[in-house]
Amino acid sequence: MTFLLDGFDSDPGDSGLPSSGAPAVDEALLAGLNPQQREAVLHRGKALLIVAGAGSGKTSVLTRRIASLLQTREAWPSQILAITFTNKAANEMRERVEQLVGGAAEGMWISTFHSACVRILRRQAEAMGLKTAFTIYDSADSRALLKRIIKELEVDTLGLTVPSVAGKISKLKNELSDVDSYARSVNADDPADAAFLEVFRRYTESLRRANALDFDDLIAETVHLFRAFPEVAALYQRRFRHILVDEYQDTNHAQYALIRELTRPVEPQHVPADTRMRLDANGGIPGASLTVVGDSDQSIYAFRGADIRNIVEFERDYPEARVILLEQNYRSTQNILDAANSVIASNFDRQEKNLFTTAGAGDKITGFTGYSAYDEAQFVADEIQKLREAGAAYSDMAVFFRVNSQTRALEDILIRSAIPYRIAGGTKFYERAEIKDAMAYLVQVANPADDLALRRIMNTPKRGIGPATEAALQAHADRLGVPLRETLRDADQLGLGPKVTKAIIDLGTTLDEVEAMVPTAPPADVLTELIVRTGYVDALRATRDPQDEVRAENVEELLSFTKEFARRNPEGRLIDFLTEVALVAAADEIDDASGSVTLMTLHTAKGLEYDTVFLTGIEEDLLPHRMSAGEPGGIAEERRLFYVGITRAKKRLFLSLAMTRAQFGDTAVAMPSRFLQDVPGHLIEWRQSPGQANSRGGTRSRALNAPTRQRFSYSTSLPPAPNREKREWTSAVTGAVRDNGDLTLAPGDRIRHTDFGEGRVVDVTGTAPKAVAEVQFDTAGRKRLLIKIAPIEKL
DNA sequence: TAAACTGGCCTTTTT
DNA sequence: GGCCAGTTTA
Repeated sequence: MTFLLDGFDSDPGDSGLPSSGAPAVDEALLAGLNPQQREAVLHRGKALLIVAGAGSGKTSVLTRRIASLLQTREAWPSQILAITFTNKAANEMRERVEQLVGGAAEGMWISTFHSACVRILRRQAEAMGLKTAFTIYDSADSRALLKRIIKELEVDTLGLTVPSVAGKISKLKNELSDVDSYARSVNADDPADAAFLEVFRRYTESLRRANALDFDDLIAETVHLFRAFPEVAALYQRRFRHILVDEYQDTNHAQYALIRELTRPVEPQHVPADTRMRLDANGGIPGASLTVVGDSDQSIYAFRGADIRNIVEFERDYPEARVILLEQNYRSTQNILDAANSVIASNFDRQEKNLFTTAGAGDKITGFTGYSAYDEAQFVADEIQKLREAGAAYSDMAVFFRVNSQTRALEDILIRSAIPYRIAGGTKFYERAEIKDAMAYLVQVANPADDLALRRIMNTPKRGIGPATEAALQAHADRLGVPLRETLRDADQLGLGPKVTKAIIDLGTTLDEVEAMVPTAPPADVLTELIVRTGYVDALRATRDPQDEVRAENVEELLSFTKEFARRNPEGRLIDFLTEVALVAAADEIDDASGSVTLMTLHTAKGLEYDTVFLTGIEEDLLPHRMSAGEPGGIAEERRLFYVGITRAKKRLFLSLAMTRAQFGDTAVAMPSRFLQDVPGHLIEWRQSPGQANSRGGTRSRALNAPTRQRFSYSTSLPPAPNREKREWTSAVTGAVRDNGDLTLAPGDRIRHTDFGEGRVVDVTGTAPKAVAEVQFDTAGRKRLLIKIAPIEKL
């Protein structure tokens, strides 16, 4: 095992690791820091916990801390491991450190938990009985495999559904359980438990045979690797002398254990004789220094195993830990912070913390209640447009929501209003069927053992290899105990029809020949070869379905991604491309220079900031979400989610809700979120409060924050039939669109709009089909409309 | 074997 | 209201 490291197994400078006193750090690195931040940069010792409130400059502190270690030569770059929550955050941190120290940061590991573990596992794959080109299964892949297994075992009758089993397996792996340890704890008499155990066992075996790991395995298997092979662990323990973990409140048990393993002292028997590193009294190497940054008020991932105790109990785990609290906020106005403080204060059992700023009160928070989700979306669109006209950039605005399904109404209205937007995550590019198909081809040639990938592409494009044929091949594979892929060559021995046999042999030959390219060819060439030889894109183009043309273009876009990957990564091989794709997160896709408004879930918003934030759907059953109500701590976590959303805003915050919301096709009455009561009334200016929305501009204005719990009782007076209400609400926006063909408008034209009534065109910009009309409506105000699809007619 | 059709079920959040 | 799975029909 060789590492390309500078100074591996040596201390770079004279200053020993756990030193006391402040290091001689260049003052320029500390410029502009407050005393707490300064201490967080300068403290030296075994363990440091930085409790960083939202917007308290923790990224700045982390980057300067790393820079200071490098600058004083306390550490080589290669001795630093920094863990961030997203790849995007990792890249930004790397850039900022390089700026601070002047480009000498080569060899630093700054990455997510998952990326770091993949790196380790690919190097150490053999020890784990894996091949280095193992496939990483995303959640959809895991679910597809589980579905197959559950069907095979016919255990769906026992209440084992794919999502429930997937969730349970994920939870077990995050607790570092495996099949054997779970088998010991399970009640074998319970048929459902026994069935689950069998599914878990088969799932694990299938992954192993396919030379594949799922997301949770990436962490858990690395921990198992370190525990099973202390000499391997020692390699990394010796290497990483400074470990920094961001968003520590969202680490789960497996991630906690990983950090625990990495910071253990190196046992004397694993210390090389010729080491130049400082040894402890026993002849071992002391454990690495650990810095964690977190804020328990921003813990929002309990559902995926994040354990808030990891941060609460940090001081117990690391008794000599120093704790530094960062409370000064450099992001938001005081009004926004007051709202945030007040919201989070309703969570009991938390460490008291109060954000403050010197930035001044700023604007009040704006509240709005729409009659429907479309109405709410129209409010958002109108405000975005107003801000835009006042000089704000679209890219400085973001719209948050609790669940992805909320995007529908928002998108409809934003499109109709000609406002450019992007959705972070959403229906992800890589989740599209055609992209998964193309990726499955790549995966298959990188990792021929991956049966799941092969099954996906076996009959895509259509080659006449149906389920019966697949079953015959599978049976043959099972008899021989080989991957499905190896049976393709034997197709002529299986007594299948001549046409099918030829199709199978051809596919096998293509895959074999392209596989031979993989070690030397860049990923773009591999993909091109596969597309051309299998005729996948041609087949898409040949169908009558107009959607397929878009799909063909998507595959071509994937091809251009592989080319772009090659530019960034001249030496990158197929497996590196596949790894990168497998580990992209929603937040990684956000392009700050896109000139668009960004739409995302509250979860994706963590760690980001925008001048203007729209928090939509602040309703009961949505925030807090209905599903969270039954879970212990569920409401508290939802409140933290609200808190995270509020604290993303720098200058302007909008809180909006709707009185009715569509679900499963019909409309249900929505009630204002209980969390709105936590926002002091004087901080919000309601453009239309829930009470006003009910009385349709009447005199009865119910202050939302009146000091009674009955304040939302208006909703009980709503008639049960939503359709009738809708007609009464004359100003309710429907979100309707229509195709106006090549309708042209000119200033001065009068039009009628389905939602806004009559108005006069004051301006037209752009050219068809993207022409936009600026319309002054008689009663609904001024709006921008995308002429081609707006529900309008010329009068 | 593939396309067309029908009925059931859903919706948390994500690396 | 839309997606998916299973069934029917060519």
